[in-house]
Amino acid sequence: MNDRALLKLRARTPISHDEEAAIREGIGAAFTEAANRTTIEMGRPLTTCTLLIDGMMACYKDLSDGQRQITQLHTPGDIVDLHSLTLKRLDHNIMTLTPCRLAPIPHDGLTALCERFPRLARVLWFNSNIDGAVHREWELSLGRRTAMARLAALFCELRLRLDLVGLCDDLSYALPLTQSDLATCVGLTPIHVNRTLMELRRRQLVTFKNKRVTIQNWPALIEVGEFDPAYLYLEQREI
Amino acid sequence: MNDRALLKLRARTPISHDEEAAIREGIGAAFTEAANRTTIEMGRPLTTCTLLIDGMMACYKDLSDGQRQITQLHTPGDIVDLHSLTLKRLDHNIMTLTPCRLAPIPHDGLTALCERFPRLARVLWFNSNIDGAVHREWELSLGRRTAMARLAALFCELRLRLDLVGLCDDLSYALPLTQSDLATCVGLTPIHVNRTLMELRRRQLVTFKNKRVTIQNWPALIEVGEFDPAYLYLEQREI
DNA sequence: CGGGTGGTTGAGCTTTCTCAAATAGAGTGG
DNA sequence: CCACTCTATTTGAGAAAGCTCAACCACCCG
Repeated sequence: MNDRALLKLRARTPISHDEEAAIREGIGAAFTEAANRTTIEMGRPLTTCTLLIDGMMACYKDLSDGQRQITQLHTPGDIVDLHSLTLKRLDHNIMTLTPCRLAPIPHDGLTALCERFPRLARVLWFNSNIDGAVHREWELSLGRRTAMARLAALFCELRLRLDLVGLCDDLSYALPLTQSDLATCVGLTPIHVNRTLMELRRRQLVTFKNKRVTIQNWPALIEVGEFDPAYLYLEQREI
Repeated sequence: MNDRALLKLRARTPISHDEEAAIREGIGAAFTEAANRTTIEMGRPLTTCTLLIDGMMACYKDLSDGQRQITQLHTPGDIVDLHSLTLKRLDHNIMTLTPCRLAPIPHDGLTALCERFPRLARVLWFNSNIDGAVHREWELSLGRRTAMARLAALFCELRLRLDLVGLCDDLSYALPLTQSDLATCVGLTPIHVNRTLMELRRRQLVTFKNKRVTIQNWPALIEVGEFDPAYLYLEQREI
């Protein structure tokens, strides 16, 4: 359930049982959302955050001619709009890419939690700063990496992030997206993504087939994507 | 001095005199840094944040072939590495683009400040979330906007951000960067930036000459860049 | 006056895009 | 189990945005 959120927090920083209990208390009843639904709209005032329990979501912005850029992918255990706690309204949309299981976390409770456990406030702030780090890495991809490197780096990132919440089976993980979804992430055309995926397959680096990514040559994939996991801050730490 | 930082904070949210005094207390002695110096290196453990008092700085990441992407521009009044408070080491470098006046803000004092004034903690968190919003807008630029639109959007953003701290004279502001610096921001070649700037000039939208941006047609510039200031969260608010 | 940086120009080339269509698969109703 | 749809993937060919390389020019500053 929402255990993935705890898994994700604990991967980086210890969480006491009191803190865990307080967090759980703040989470509302889970509900289901169909795929391809924009559940959180840009600009709308928010009074709750949303925890993604299961499924995949994306933050995105559109241009007037319909072009779309996904700015961030969310995996289970993410509070997809944690920043709404301070921003109150978002500068982007958030949609489900697959059927999703979600749970609300009211702002009130979260704010109270932060005052009662200042350490948890730092943990949450830390987590939204990691989102920032991922944004920066994506800026590097979008601005400077080749199509090939963008996809390689994305597959590397997702492997580590999914592994964090127990959703990666060594070198293979479920990725329930279409090639078009990937294109929207990496700032390319679906057609070009298709050709690049074929090339990655041909070079025996990764396969993306039947909604599943299988990494065939991890060191080579890292090399092609110039992937450095430091930006994911995966190591255990005090805070 | 560091009054620009207060200006910036107060533009979005009220700050009491007690809070202001506490903030000022935490700021160390200002010092000077030459242009084009990487003052904060990726990965190095940090125990202070850095306030940019005067000048311009940039966060950037490099690829192995020397290609560079600036992920964020910093203007006076920004705490350029506020996220280091929780991250402890950064996932990117930070350099001066011009000669800069800087001041350290030790982490210890800042953490104490946040516990003493939980409201200030939220204000700071809010500000790092705005950095995230700017990252998202840049991802949209890098992923989907044309060269022309990228530059137009950047000039719009900088106008509003500089205006916030009193560094914009109506439709004109100092921007002490080279065309190459701009190229590093928008993910293009200096040569292509040069040609695009010429086109913006020809169309009488903006001029960038002698390190100064002069906007000649604000509505048209907004239109070309598809600029929507919402992501800068410029309105006054409670927090 | 000379050297250095930053801006401008030209020509040819690459990566990626566009448009159009064919193929493959998954799910549905009969 | 088959025909039918719908979506997702694959293929091809031509076009365009932006890149590379190589100069050249215009300052600015000592």
